[in-house]
Amino acid sequence: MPAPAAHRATTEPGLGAPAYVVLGMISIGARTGYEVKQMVEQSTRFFWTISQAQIYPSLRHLEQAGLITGREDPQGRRPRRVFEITAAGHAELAAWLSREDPMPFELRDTGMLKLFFADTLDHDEALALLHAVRRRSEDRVGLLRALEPVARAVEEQGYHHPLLTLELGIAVHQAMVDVCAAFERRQAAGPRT
Amino acid sequence: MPAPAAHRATTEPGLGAPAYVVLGMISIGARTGYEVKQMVEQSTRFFWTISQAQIYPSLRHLEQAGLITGREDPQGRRPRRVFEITAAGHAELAAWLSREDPMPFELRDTGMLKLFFADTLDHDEALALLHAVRRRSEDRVGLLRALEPVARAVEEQGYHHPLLTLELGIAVHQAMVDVCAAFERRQAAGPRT
DNA sequence: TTCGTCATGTAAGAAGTTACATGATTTC
DNA sequence: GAAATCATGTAACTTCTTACATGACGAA
Repeated sequence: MPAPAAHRATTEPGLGAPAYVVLGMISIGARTGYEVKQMVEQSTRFFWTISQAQIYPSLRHLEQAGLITGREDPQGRRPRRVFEITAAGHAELAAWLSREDPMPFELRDTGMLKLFFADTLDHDEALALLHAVRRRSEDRVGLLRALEPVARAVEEQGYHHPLLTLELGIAVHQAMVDVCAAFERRQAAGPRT
Repeated sequence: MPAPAAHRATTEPGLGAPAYVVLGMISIGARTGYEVKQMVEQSTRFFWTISQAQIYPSLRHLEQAGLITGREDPQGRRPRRVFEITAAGHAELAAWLSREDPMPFELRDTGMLKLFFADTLDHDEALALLHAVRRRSEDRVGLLRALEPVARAVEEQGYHHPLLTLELGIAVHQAMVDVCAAFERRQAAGPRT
């Protein structure tokens, strides 16, 4: 066991959230970096993205920390590393999930940003923008609803929370649709003041 | 006028969204970099943050582009630059607001991320996490509701859209509260399956 | 005279993305 | 035999934040 490096204290306080995404995906069955990326694209992408370039370094880091174990498992002549979560990995994931820390909610929405400044536009242009923002959320609701069957199938397997996060996404965008629609009616009705 | 640089074509297609935040804030009355930052903290912060370090370089850039004009206006011996939007600036802002481009909606939510993996937890721990996420959105709803009087006052001044974006934020978090509460009831009732 | 606010500025670094590079295997 | 998918890797870059630095002014 290596001697503890006292000066490293500040870099130690747990992994970053991206590493927990990778750890979590391995814990629910992703075996390769490629599969981690695929699962992210199908699920957490709507509230947490990571790029492929982050995944492979992250896997190495998690393995060095003893939270996952990898072994070579080439398919024919194509190289491949398959990973499994370790007991320490499960413990670390559970600790993170149960830890009562801030859980930042970060939103960066160009649509809302544009709407905020829409009073500088003509009435018609502002209405068009509002309509575009509503449509965007409607499209997103449609996209997410299309994923519901998959999430329900996953639920049958005993994983209930992916469906919950999907419903959260749907509800969030539906709420935006509703507020936009109400405001559109008001604006279309009374262009004055 | 400088000779056009052909190789710069890729860096030219409009300002980034952060620059439009600054331009927009100037257009609705912010006069100094300091005031831009303050207004962002009171309003767009919930769907678009920028740090102070971005603002001053951005102001210089907008001025060079002729979208705002600045003049020295020291208060006593304290240096200060006050800015105003130009006709070109108004045109550029309006063009951006009306431009039909993608309007990315980016969400990065640690709460939803944790929930996604909550099936790896015990029933009680998962419930506690769910409860924590609900509380977080309830707090956010409370915080945003406290801003409503300000937004209503602003509306009296003829700026209707800041209130709209505030209502959007409230609705989004209220939707999350509702979905969490419904799921909590289901989970608390039937711990089985 | 001390604290909070007004006001500007930047250097250093963290974090994350894009884009490229490589090549095997499977499917059409 | 072409195209899509599987699979890994990384260099370069952009973007943004943190933290520091400076100092005047106003109120207590």
